[in-house]
Amino acid sequence: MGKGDINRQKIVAAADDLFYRQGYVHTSFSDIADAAGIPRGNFYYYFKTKDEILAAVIDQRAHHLAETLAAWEAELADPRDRLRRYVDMLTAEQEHIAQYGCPMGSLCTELAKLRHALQSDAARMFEVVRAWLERQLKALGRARDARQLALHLLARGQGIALITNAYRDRAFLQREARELKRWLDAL
Amino acid sequence: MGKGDINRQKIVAAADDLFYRQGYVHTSFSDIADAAGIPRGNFYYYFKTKDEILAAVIDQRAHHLAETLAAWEAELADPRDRLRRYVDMLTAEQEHIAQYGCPMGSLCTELAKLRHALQSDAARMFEVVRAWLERQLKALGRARDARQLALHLLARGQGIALITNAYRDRAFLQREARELKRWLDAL
DNA sequence: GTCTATATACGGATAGAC
DNA sequence: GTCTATCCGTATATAGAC
Repeated sequence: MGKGDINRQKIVAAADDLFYRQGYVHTSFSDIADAAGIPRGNFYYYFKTKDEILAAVIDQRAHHLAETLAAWEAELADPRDRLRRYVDMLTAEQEHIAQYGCPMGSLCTELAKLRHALQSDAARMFEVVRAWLERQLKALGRARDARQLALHLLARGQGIALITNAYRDRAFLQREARELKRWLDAL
Repeated sequence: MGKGDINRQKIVAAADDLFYRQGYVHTSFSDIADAAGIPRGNFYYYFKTKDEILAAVIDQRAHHLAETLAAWEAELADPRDRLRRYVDMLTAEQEHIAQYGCPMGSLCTELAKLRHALQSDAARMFEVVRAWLERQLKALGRARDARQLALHLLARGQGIALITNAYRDRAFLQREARELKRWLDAL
C-alpha cells in the first residue's frame, strides 16, 4: 500500500466521522482536510468533488457494516442470539446515538432533502442490514413474513435512535431496547 | 393586520415549506425571498438573521400542531379514536413523508448535527405531541405507563417515516400503520 | 506526489437612498 | 416600509510551481 492510498484512507476516515457528526452539507473540504492532516490544495489529487468523497464514505460504511454482521454470524450459531446482538448494538452505541443519531438514518434523511444523486446508494446501507435481518428471521422459521419483520425491526431501531437523539435521552433507548428484545423472544 | 404582518407571514410560510423540503442549511435567504416574493434586500426589515426565521418556523409548526390535536380532541370523544386518528395522519401524509420525511423528525436531526442553539426548541414540537398522546393514554386507563407508551408511539411513527422516506416505499408505511392500529386496539 | 496561490461563486449581512 | 448596491467571509475548484 503506497503513501497515496494511506492519505486516501485518512481522508475517507475523516470525512466519515465529520459527515456523521456535522452532516454532509455543513462539512467543508477544509474541515475534512484539517481533520485528515492533508493540505487543502493537495486534496484534489485524491478526490475531484465532494460527491466523490461521499460515495467513498457510503461505500466504506456499507462494507464495515457487512463485515460486522458477518462476524456476528460466524460468532453466534443461534439466529435469535444474532438478532439480540443487533439490538445490543443500539445500547452499545447509545452515547453516539444520543449526540448524533444513527449514521445510516441521518445520512439518508439529509440526502433525501438535497435530492442528492447518491441517495439511493445511501439507502443500500439499509439494504445490507435488512437482508441480514431477513436471513436470521428466515432461519427462525419466519420465512413467510421475514422481509416485513426485517423492515419493521429496522424502522423500530431508527425511531429509537431519532427520539433518543432529539431528547438526548439514553434511558429511553435502554427501555426500548429491552422491549425490542421481548418482542424478539416472542417471535 | 398591516401589510408588514402579511409579508412576515409570507416569509415564515415560505421558509417553513423550504426548510421541510430542502433542509435548513441548504436553504438560502435568496431561496426564501424568491419563494415569498420579497426582494432580497427588504428581507432584513422583517428578520435580522436566519436563526430568527428558524425560530418563527418552529413556533408556527408547534402552534399548528397544537391546534390540529386540539381539534381532534374536540371532534372525537373516545381517546382510542383520537389515537387512531393520530396514526391516520401518517397515512394521509404518506406522499410528503415518502419525499421529505417527517417535518419534526428531520428538523430535529438536522439541528442536532449543527449543534444549533434552537435544537431544544425544535424538540418542543415533539413535546406537544408527546403530551397529547400521554393524555389520551391516561384516559384509556394507562396512567402508570402513559408517558412511556407515548414516547414509544412517537418513536414508532418516526421510524416508519424515516424508512418510508429512505426507501420511498408507501406500501411499507401502510402496512406499519395497520400494525400500529392493531397495537392500539390491544392496549 | 506535494503545496501555494488564486479564480470564481455564493452565502449571510449591512448601509443608505427612496 | 421598500429596494439597490455592496461588503465580507467562506465555499468549491483550478493552475501551475516545486
